[in-house]
Amino acid sequence: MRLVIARCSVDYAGRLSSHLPLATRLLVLKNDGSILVHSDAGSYKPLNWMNPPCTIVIEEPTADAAEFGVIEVWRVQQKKTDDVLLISIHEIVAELAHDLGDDPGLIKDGVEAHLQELLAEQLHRAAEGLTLIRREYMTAIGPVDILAQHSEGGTVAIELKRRGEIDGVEQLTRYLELLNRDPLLAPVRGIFAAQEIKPQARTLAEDRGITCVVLDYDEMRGLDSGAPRLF
Amino acid sequence: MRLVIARCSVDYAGRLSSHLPLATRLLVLKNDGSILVHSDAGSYKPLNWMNPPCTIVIEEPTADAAEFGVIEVWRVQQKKTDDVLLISIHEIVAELAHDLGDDPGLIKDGVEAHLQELLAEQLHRAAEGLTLIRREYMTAIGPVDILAQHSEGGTVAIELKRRGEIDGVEQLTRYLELLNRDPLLAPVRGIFAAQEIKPQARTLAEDRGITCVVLDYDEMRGLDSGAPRLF
DNA sequence: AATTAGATCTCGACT
DNA sequence: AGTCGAGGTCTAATT
Repeated sequence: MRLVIARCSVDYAGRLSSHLPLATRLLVLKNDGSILVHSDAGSYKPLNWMNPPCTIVIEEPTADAAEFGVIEVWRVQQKKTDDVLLISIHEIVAELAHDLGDDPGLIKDGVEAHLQELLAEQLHRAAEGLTLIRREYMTAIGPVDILAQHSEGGTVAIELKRRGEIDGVEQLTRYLELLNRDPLLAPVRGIFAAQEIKPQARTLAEDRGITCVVLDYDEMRGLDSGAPRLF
Repeated sequence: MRLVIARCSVDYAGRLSSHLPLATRLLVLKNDGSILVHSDAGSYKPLNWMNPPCTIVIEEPTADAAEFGVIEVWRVQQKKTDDVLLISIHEIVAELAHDLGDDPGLIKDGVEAHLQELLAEQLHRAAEGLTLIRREYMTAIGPVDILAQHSEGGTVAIELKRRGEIDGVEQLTRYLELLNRDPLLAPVRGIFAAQEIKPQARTLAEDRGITCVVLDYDEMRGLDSGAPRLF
């Protein structure tokens, strides 16, 4: 990895065109050839970047550019597409290089898969009288998150999202249409469960007779783990 | 901005929990207090990070941690939520600090808004015989990208995406249902236009009688640019 | 401030 | 290799 702090302007041409006026920025050159252009504020997204695989070629500036103070042009070319990033270096302020080696990678915990697992164990949070048939119940158009038997007859299909938006309701609607053609399952009711449900999604769901349920992840996890976690 | 290359392990607790085992990584400390943890590969997304506003406190390691070789613990605390990032420093390998100053920011060109503008001027690319009624035609459930009059009677609603996927077809379907109830507009045909249309989206669209059109952005921009036209 | 739709989305899983 | 769904999504525009 090579870190360069430089006064530069940047132009990108590819799926869109963009331009960064002259300013002092951090350039991160990773070992796989990729490059990031960061400013001193804003969050983790760079101002500009190039994804691997790509190649960096250092060019002489044109006469015009040299008159504007450009001392080098870095041409970063994507290998698969014709995306290109041109970095016009006016001054290199500081530099630091070091080989980091491979990274063992991130270990995650606590996303939708976990929520699904918890809800399958705590079906009363979706509705009373449910018994699990199975999670990820396969259909021709994809898996239904949770399918359950209702004690008063019929089946319930649950679509689970962390954040419930309109496309989740559309998805559940498609499943319900399909499942209701199966005489072994029909009638199939729908439940749309999420940690947060957007108003538009709720309106559409209820308009179609789908029940909306807001889930409290901490509460569900609390019942599950017994002990509070350190980290 | 402060750049630190360090052997460290990282723990995050917030909307999820995650852990990064001990390895050498780049730590970027921005002026607004935010921090990024990068490895030497992968694209622009950091392995871990904290968004501003947040505060960094340097703590002494616990006795246990010190035995594992931790010399410092950086506690990065989000100010608004209770997200927290703990960086256990084992060794600082290299360091570089520099004040970058404000960034003038990115200038973009060529995203969906521009594509919509171009298509409104070049409706023949969607179908023959169309006259623009208006862009962003408001309905109760949101704006239709382009509404046009057909010379042989009836109306055409165009949904425009950079990448055409299923939810775009669903969106257009909802608009068509609604618009077709308006006797002044009916019959309303749908056109799904995008720079790229996914096979599933195409299948669903055509199944519903919606025409799919793939747009060539460069070609459309070329006609628009002021260069002399052939016809 | 809250909400919504787009993103050079990125990233992982699965076919 | 392509597709699909989720994201600590992020981000900008609009209400």
